[in-house]
Amino acid sequence: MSIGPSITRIAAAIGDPVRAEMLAALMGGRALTATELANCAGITKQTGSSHLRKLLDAGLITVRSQGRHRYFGIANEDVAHLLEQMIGVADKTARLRTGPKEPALRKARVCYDHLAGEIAVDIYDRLLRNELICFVGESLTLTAEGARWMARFGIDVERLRSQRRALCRACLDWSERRNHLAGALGAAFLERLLERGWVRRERNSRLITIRPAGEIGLKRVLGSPR
Amino acid sequence: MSIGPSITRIAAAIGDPVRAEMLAALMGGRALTATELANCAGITKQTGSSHLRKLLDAGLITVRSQGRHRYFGIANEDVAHLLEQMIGVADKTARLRTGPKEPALRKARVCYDHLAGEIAVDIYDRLLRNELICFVGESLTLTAEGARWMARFGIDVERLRSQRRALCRACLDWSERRNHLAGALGAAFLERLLERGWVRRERNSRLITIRPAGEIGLKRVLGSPR
DNA sequence: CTAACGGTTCGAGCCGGATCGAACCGTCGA
DNA sequence: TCGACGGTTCGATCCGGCTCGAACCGTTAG
Repeated sequence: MSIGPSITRIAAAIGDPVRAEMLAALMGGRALTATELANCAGITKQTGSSHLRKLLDAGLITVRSQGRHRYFGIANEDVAHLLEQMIGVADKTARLRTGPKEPALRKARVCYDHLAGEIAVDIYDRLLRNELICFVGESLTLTAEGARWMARFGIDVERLRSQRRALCRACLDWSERRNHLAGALGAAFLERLLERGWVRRERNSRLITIRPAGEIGLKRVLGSPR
Repeated sequence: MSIGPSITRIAAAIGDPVRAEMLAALMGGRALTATELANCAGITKQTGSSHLRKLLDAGLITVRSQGRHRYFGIANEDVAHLLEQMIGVADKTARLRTGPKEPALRKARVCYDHLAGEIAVDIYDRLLRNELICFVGESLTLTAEGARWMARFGIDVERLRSQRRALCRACLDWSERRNHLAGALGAAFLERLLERGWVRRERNSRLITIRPAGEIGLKRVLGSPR
C-alpha cells in the first residue's frame, strides 16, 4: 500500500556513484555509447553494461541501437528535471560544508536538451517582459508576437507544435531558483543558439560558454537583461 | 569537478527501502518519533536510529528534541518537492507494468504541509480563475482581492507575509501533472480546511478525505470546478 | 531513589551487489 | 572469409552496509 518501494526503485538506481556519474554525463544532452559511459565513470565495460541495464530497468534512460553501437540517453524531460532538482537539494545541503563550486556551471549549462543557469533565467525574463511568452492560467504559452519572433530567429514553430511534446514549459533552475524555458521550444532555442555560434558547448561536459557574438546578439534581439 | 558525487549522496540516502519508507511516512507532514518511524518501517529501533542519522547527514530531515522524544520531519519544501517528483517518475515508469494504484491518493493527499491531488489542482484553478492569485512575471502572488478573501476564510495573511518562507508557490502535482498551491499560504489553507472540518486526514497516512461539508463549502466560496 | 522508557552506540554476522576476467555474440571493414 | 571492435553474459571474488543483540545514557513517572 505504501509508496516507499516505488521511490526506492528510482532512488537506488540513481544512488550508486558509477550510475550517478553516467547520468551526469548524459545530462549534457548528447547520446553516448556504452564504452564512453564506462570510461567516463572509470570502470570496465562489463561493469558498465550491468549498470546501464539497471538504469534501463528503472526507466531512467533509453537506448537506440545503431550498427554495432548503442547510444544511451536520458529517458525524458521528467527524469532530467528530477536530476536537476536533486542537484539543487544536494548543492544546498552541501554548501554548508564545502562552499560553492563550479561557478561556471551556474552561469550556463545544458539541462538535458535546453539551456539552464543564469543566462537561461535572464533570457526567460526578457521573453516574458517583451510578451513573447506569457502565462495563460497556469500554463506557459507562446504569444502570436512570440511566434513571429521565433520565426525571425530561425525556429520553425509549426513543426514544433506538431510534436507530441509540450511546446513551452517553465523549468525551475536549481542554481538560480527561478524559471527558465524548457519544452520543445526550449530545446529548439538552444539548438539555434549553437547553430548561430552564439554559444558553444564544452566537450564532455554540461558547460556552455557564451561567445561575444552571443552577448551582442542576445542584447540586440531581446534588449538588455534586468 | 563532476556533479556525480553530490547527487549520489542524496539518492543513496533515499534509495534504501527502510529510509524510503520513513520519508514516505514523514511526507504525511506530521513529525514522528524515532520509534514510530522504526515501527512503520518494520525494523528495530537500533537500526532505525542508524538510518535516521544517515538521513540527517544527507540533510533530508530535521530533528527537534522534546523531553525524551526526538521528533523527525522533512527538512524543507525542496526535499518534499523532490520526493513528490520522484514518486511521479516512479509512477510513470511503473504504470506500464503494474497499473495504477492508490486512486484515493490521486484524489487528495498531503504533500509535506499542503494539499495535493485532484482536489488541490481544482482549488488552484478556481483561485486563479477568480483572480485571487495570479502570476506576476514568473512568480505566483496573492492579489489584493485574494488577500481579503483569505482573511474572510480565516487566514492571517499578514502573519504569513512576515515569515521568511515564500507566501505563494506553484507546486507541480505528480498525479495531475498540473500546478497546485504551496508555500506558506498553501500550508495555512490546508490547516484551515482541517480546522473547519471540511477535510480530514487519515491516521498514519498521506491520505486526505473530503467531507460533505467541504464539498459544499468549497463550491460556495470558490464556485464549481471547471 | 528507582524503575520504565525513548534513544544511541558498539560489535559481530550476514547478504546483496559491485567488480573484473574470460568467453561469447553481432556488426563492420578489408 | 577473417580479424577487429562494440557490447553482453557468466562466474568468482570481495566489500560495504544493513541488521540486530547487548550495553549504555538521559528523561520522566511514581
